[in-house]
Order: sequence, then structure tokens, then C-alpha cells
Amino acid sequence: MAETLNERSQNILEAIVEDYIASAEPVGSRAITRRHSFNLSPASIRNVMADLEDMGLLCSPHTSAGRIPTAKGFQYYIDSLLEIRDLSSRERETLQSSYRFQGMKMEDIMQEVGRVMSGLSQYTGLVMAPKFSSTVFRQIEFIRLSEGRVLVIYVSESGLVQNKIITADAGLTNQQLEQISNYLNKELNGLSIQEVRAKLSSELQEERVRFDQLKKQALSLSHAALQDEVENQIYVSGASLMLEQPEFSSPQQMKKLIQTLESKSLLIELLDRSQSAQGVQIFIGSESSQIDLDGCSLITSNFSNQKGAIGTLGVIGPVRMNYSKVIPIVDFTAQLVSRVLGREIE
Amino acid sequence: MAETLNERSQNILEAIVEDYIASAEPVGSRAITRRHSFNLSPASIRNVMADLEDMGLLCSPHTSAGRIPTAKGFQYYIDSLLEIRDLSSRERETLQSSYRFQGMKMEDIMQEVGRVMSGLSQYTGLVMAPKFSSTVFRQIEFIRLSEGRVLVIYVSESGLVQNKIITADAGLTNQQLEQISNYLNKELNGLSIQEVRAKLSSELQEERVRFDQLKKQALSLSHAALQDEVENQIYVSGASLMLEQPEFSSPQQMKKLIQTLESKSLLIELLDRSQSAQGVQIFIGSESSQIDLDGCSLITSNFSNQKGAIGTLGVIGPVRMNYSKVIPIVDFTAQLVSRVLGREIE
DNA sequence: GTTAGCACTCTGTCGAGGCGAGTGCTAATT
DNA sequence: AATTAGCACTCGCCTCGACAGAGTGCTAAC
Repeated sequence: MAETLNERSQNILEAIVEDYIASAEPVGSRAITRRHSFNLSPASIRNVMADLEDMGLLCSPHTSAGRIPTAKGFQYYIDSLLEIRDLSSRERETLQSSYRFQGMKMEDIMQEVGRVMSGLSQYTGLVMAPKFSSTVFRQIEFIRLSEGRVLVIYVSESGLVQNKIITADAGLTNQQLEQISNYLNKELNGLSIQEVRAKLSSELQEERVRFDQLKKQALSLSHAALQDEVENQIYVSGASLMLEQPEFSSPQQMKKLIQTLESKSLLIELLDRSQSAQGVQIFIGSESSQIDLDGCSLITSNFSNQKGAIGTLGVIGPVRMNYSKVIPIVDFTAQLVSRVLGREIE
Repeated sequence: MAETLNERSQNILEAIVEDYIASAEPVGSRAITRRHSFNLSPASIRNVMADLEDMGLLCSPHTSAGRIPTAKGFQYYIDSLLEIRDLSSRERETLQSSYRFQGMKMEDIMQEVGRVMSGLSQYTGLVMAPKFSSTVFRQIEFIRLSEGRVLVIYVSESGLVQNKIITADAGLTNQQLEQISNYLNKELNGLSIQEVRAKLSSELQEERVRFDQLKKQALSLSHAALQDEVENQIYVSGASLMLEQPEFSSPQQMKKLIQTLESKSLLIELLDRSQSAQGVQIFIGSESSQIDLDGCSLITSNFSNQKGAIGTLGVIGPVRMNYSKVIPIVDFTAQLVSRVLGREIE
């Protein structure tokens, strides 16, 4: 896909993209000569621009407006022209000090991360907490709420707490529940949830013929508790900041954007995709893509602790987003969160 | 405040409010004679309208538009003219069957309630979960995460689960933690959080001089765990539905609305106010009110279980909201949730 | 290969004019 | 005395045409 552009074309494309990022307006040939010193006349610029348009990197909203970069144009810019400088240690410190994680539980950390990323970037922050099934078993507790209704509390190695209400044999006593949880805590310690599920399923098969009543109950209870995938938790911060961007100034666009940000399932799908990859990922929204992220770009990165729980965080902004500013923020934040989560469990 | 209006004025005010609710447009004297059969000419209607305007119940956006009800006009309508019919048992059933609460934990129930109310009303659903401090102690568990870092899990009588990470004496063993939780579970059983806090504070004072090391640790640990008020959980559903309403069609209004719905603290303050009252509460937003709920009305009701945990739910919509439809929804939902939460704990 | 010049195209703004809806006032009617 | 018909007036909104501004593509000259 990376067609080779000669250096002049690259420079001009870069100038156009950057001017457009700054102004959100179509940029014309004269504007380029004014703002950059290429020692070229507007007419020459126009020739190059026509070429770039032929290649699908630029387009013009109408005959007599300037050009704006297409999604492909942005892609090229990001892949080939954008240089992301590393953060200076001072910047790292400032960034780090924006976050306050002391004494926070998982949910609060996720929330805080979204809030700060949104504040720093002035776009919308997105955080998806580690999936339940990517965690490692640490402890399970049962609390009898009423006849046949039991509250299950599950704690992962990383300190993630989940709870769920399940129905169970009405005759179960508190003591039995305690025995059951003791048994399970010993038995399942250190296994990943996938392993736990597999183990439970196979043992349930085996045990069906045996007579250890307690063990049987333990297995079926924990099986019920850990069975369904819990819906992914997702945190959206600073949605209203996006409404300040000129690309979302019309009511229709605002409505569409808010609907997108409100529909968690779409966001989950997006963040899920990036979870398979490593490092910072960039999605550029366009009409062509299956996912309807029209006019928006998404910059994400994963975080994880040593126990393998993986989450994703990122910033969603207009395609015309300040990539060179946001990418380091997302990158560094992901590293930071990984470190913080790692510390949680030692 | 209830100035007495003669019957004709009342009828006309009612007609205006209802026409305005239906159309969102200023209503003129001719429109009234067309849509209602008062056997009066537009000119007579105009006279009455002028009176109602003098009383501050109506206003006109400009000289040659129709009239729209003021906040005060809506207030009068709701207080004196609106008759809320009870739901038929069939309606109750349909409503009830919209909710699916089986096997749901508290958070999911709250979310579901907001979602369904929003869907039924086509406005925005708001739910504030019972405050931590309004719950009754049931059980506390400690899980050692790492040296000096302990995860506390607190369960209320109503099945509400909270967790928090606290720092503690690095030397604490798992066994000691277990002893501590056993002690606390026996000691604090059945007390409200307020009582627990009081008890812990006073005992901490006393114990300071004594030598029961374990008890001392138990007290200080639980004190740290239950000390701070956890931020109120609030659930907002269907914000984008509001954007369909003509009063929020302009970009400025959309932006303001989304900012309002995004700032949880404002919503919490609003819902908090209604928590002191009983039954269905209605706030009508106006510029005059301290709280900036411009153009919106809020219909709320509280729910609770027998153990006293109180939460608030409601619907936020344009002032020009279909009160006769939404009020029964909110009312019935609050009762329903109370019953469901009650059942949780038997 | 580059550029100056020019005709052309398209958008946004501004003011004039007409239309429609609605009002307030006055005088006539019941 | 209350009601109503009639009328002049006021606004907001829409359309239309004119116009300025920005930008392009093409051609011919450098």
C-alpha cells in the first residue's frame, strides 16, 4: 500500500495534513506557500496536489475549496511521515504525576485513567478493564443471602473483584458453604479462569458417578459462578470534549457521535480488536470500514500485569487528531498502568 | 403559590400545555379553537392568554408567536390540572415484564432499571444505587494482596458488594486476617454502617491503652476500610434519546445537555435532594433554579429494602415532557425495585 | 520544470421582499 | 358586560439575487 512519493510530494502532503490538523479547514495552495517556505509558487503546489488527489491521498469537498486529506492520506502520514519523539524524562514525570492511583481498587483506577487521558488529550478517553476470563484465580467466597440464593465473590490474583448471585440448593448451610469455598480455594489456586473452567467441566463429568456429595456441590456451585462471561467493563470519559471539535458541530454529527460513544458494545468490539496486537494501535475511521467510526480515529494500547490479565486503553478523537501529542500519552499511560497493576500483586 | 384560576382559564391553560407538550411549538389562539371545542373565538382566547401571561404562567418568545408555558405554568399544570390515572393491572404486567432481574447482582439491576425506564419513556433514565452508608453490615473479608496491601471486601445485608484496597501492617499473616474478619463479623453483625463507624471510633479510643493486639488491629483495619464515603454510583441510560427532542436541536443546547448528563456530581446532587422526600418528586428546570437543569425536568422516586438501604431512580426529560406517561412508570418502577431488593435478602 | 495570468466554479453572506402566523386594540354585536 | 369580528401591525422565516472571497485548472510564457 505504501506507494513511494518523492520527497517534495511527501513534504507537501505533510504540510497539508498538519495545516489541516491545526485548522480543520480545507487547505489551499496559497495557504501552503504562505505558511511554509517551499520556495515554490502556488501553481506548482497545485500540480503536486492534483497528483496526490489522483493517488487518493487528498480530496476536495468541492471544485473551489482547498484539499483535505483522506483516511488513506492520514494513514500515509502516520505510517511514513509522523515522527513520534520520545518523551523527555520531565514530560514523563509530569504525565506520571497527573495520575493518582494510591489506594485505589481496580474500578477506580480504570476510571481515573480514562479521566486523565481525556483531560490531557482534550479528546475522549476509553478504558476497557481486563476481561474476567483473562484473570488468574485467587479466591472465592460464598455468602448465603436467602434460601437458595447465594452471593459469590470472586477475587483474581490482580485484585479484581467480581460478584454474582446464583441460585443453589436451598438446604445448603453456611458451614457447608464455607467447606466448599475452602475446598475450591485450595483446589483452584493459581489457575487461569480458562483452566478453572476446563477443570470444573471435566471433574463434573467424573464426579457424576461418585458419592462425595460435598465435592459435587462445590463443583456445580463454582461452575455456575464462573460460567458466563461477564460483560466487559468499559469506561468512557470526556465525551463532551469531542463536541467542541468543529467536525462534530452539526446536530446530526453530534447525535451520531454520542450514540456511538453510548453504545458500549461497539466500543468493546473496537477495543477487543486491538487487544490481539502489541504496542500502540491506530484505527482511522472511514465510511469504508465495517465499523461505523465516521470521522473518528482511535489510538489504543494494551496494559497487563505479569499474571496475564490484559486490558485496553485509548483515546478516541477526530481523524484530524493531534497524533504526535496523543500517541505518547496513550503509550506511556499503558506502561504506567501495567506497572501499577503489577505492583498491586507484588 | 396556587393562585386560583377560574375554570375557563384553567381549561385554556391545560389546553395550551398539552398542545405544547405534543408539538413543542408556541401555541396560538387560533390553534386552540381549532383543536379544542371551547365555543369561543380566538379573540376571547387571546384575552385569557393575556391574563395568564400577566400571572407568569405563559410567555411568548416574541410578539407575533404563540404562547408557551413558563416553568411556573408547568408547575401549576402538574400540581392542579394533571390527573394521573392509576395503571391498569394489564399495564402493570406489561411494565413488570419489561424488567428481567433474575440472577442479577445489584449493579446489573441498577443498570437494567435505567435502561428499561429510558426505553419506555424515550427520555433519559437515571439511577442512583443505595449509598454505602445507608446499608447494614453483613460480612467483611480481608485478602492479602502483597506486603502491606490488603483487599477488603464488604457485603451488606442487601447483597451490595464493595471492595477497597488498604495499606496495613506488613507483618499481618493470612491467619491473622482470618481471625480478624471472624471477630469483626461476629461483632458488627446487623449494625448499620453509621453504627459500625461509631462503634469502631469509640472502641478504638478505649483500646488504645489495652494490650489485645489482635483486637486493636481488627479495629484499625476495619476502621480504615469503612471510613471514607464511597462515591455514589450513578447510572445514566439513553442520553442520546434526548437529542431527538426539538428543544435540544441546536449544537449549543446539545453540548450543554451532554455536559450536564456527563457530570455525575451534578446528577448526584439532584438525586440526593429527592432522597429526603417520599413518593414521586418532580423538579422543573429553569434558569432561576440554582441547579442548572435548563430546559429539563426530572421525575424521581426512591426505592428501598426493608433494611433501609435507599436509592433513587428517575427519568430526566425536557420540561415539555409527557408527565402523565412518565410519572406512573417511575412510580411503579420504584415499587418494583423495592420489592426485588427486598426479595434478595428475604 | 516552474510560474504568471486568467477564466471559471463554488460557497457564504447580506439585504430586500413576500408570506404566514399571531397579536393587541377597537368597535360592533349579543 | 362579555364576546367577537375586523384590522393594522409585528415578527420570524424563506427565497432570491448580488457579490465578495477563495481556490482551482489550464495555457502560455519563462
